[in-house]
Amino acid sequence: MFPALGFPVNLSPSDPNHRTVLAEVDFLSARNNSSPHTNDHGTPPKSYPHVNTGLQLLTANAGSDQSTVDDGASSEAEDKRAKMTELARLKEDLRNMNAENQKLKEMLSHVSSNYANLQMHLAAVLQQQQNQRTESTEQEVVQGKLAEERKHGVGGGTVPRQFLSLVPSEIDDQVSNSSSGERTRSTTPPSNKNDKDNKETDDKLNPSNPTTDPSTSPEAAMRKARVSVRARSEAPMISDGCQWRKYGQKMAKGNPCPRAYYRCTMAVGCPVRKQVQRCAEDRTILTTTYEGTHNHPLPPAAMAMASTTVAATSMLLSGSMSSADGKMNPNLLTGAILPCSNMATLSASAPFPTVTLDLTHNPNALQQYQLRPQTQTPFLPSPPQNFMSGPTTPQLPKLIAQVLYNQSKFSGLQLSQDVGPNNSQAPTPSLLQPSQQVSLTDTVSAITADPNFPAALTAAISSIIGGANPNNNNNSSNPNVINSATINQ
DNA sequence: CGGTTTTGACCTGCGC
DNA sequence: GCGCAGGTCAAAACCG
Repeated sequence: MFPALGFPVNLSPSDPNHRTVLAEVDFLSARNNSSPHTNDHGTPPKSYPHVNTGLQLLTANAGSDQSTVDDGASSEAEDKRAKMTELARLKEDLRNMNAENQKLKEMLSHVSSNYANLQMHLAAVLQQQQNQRTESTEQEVVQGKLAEERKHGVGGGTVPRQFLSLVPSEIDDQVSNSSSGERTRSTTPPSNKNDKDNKETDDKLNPSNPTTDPSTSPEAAMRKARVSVRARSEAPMISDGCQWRKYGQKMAKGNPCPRAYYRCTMAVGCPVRKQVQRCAEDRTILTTTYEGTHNHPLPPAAMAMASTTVAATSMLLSGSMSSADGKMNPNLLTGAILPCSNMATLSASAPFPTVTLDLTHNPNALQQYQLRPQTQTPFLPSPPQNFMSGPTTPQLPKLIAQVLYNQSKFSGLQLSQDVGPNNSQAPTPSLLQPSQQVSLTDTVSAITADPNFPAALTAAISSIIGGANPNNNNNSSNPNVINSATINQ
């Protein structure tokens, strides 16, 4: 049940959406605990007074002694009738609740699938835009050269061979091929050989092609930019909702623990990979590094990391675009390290720009989580599930998005405001109108200004951290890391 | 039997 | 050019 909503929502703990709803509702609860509750539609919640009165009645009845034995048979019959009517009403209410519960479940799954579709669509649009940008740049270069040669009276047939050999359709092909193989992989079965071949072909075709340079190609950056998550876990690998296949293991220099390489196997050709390695200093800390963007719909449980990776890579992209020379600006990025938190850091150190999320400490959040929901929600799994394994993970991108959003504000990165905590969609290079951005900013500010927001946020994130770090309840190295990371704007 | 893991070989980029 | 380290491949082994 969700007291905050005023009506029960019976999602089974095994339901992938169960914990998500718990955290969401908890957040709403925290936001609204001093005011009348509203449901998702902003309408007043339905209450079921009969349920309470009925339960009280039954309870009272169960606890009653034999004092009523002396009453007459007629009053007993009346009592029975009243109870029967009450029972009937209770049953009716129960039916209503079940129906509503069912509707809510359907809504939830609908929203989840919509979210997945939107995410895919966003990725596609972004890629398309980037391709168009690259294409137009190439065409401008070609036209510029031609114009220049005409101006200098160079004969009509002396176009450099490079351009001669590239009719527009070929330029198109080259542009699309050079987009890091992700497009190729998304439409054709995966072949790393082909990937390699494509890359080689591109390089041979045009060695100076900027789109093949990982440092300048946004697509390449999208693939190369990484999100690293540090979390305490005894398990060999954190479960993040995706299916992975191990394709390699290596001993890395300076670390006695081997590094394992995994590839996403949820869809054929998904380019997402991850590396898992234990920290040399503290082997309970597991570092998982994600790279790439999923090219397929994700289950709710896997949404978190996907969104986070997209968010991070998009931000890194934005950072690279915001620099004058179009290259990644290390100063800008390294300067973007959270001014108010040590939870997330941005590193532009070679070879790949990486966002590192350190979830190895935050005992307060965990304690809050363990105290509050367990007393309120009988359905709450206890202890929390493994890190990233539960459907609570959609909370993570919200948190991270907020962190990234804060970073973008401090670093001057062009990060779309839809990364705010109210929207777990991946951020995009700013596509919104200024007015939209302002309103989103207001929304974000309003939400984060809410005094209950830190508690709700810490509860949500700690539900994620909890499973990964069953032993860190008393690890109080940094008690307010999330609060400071997300609230101080 | 199909999917996953293991593991040695190979490829690539980088610094010297 | 060479060596090193990181990353990937792919055949064999393993497993349910």
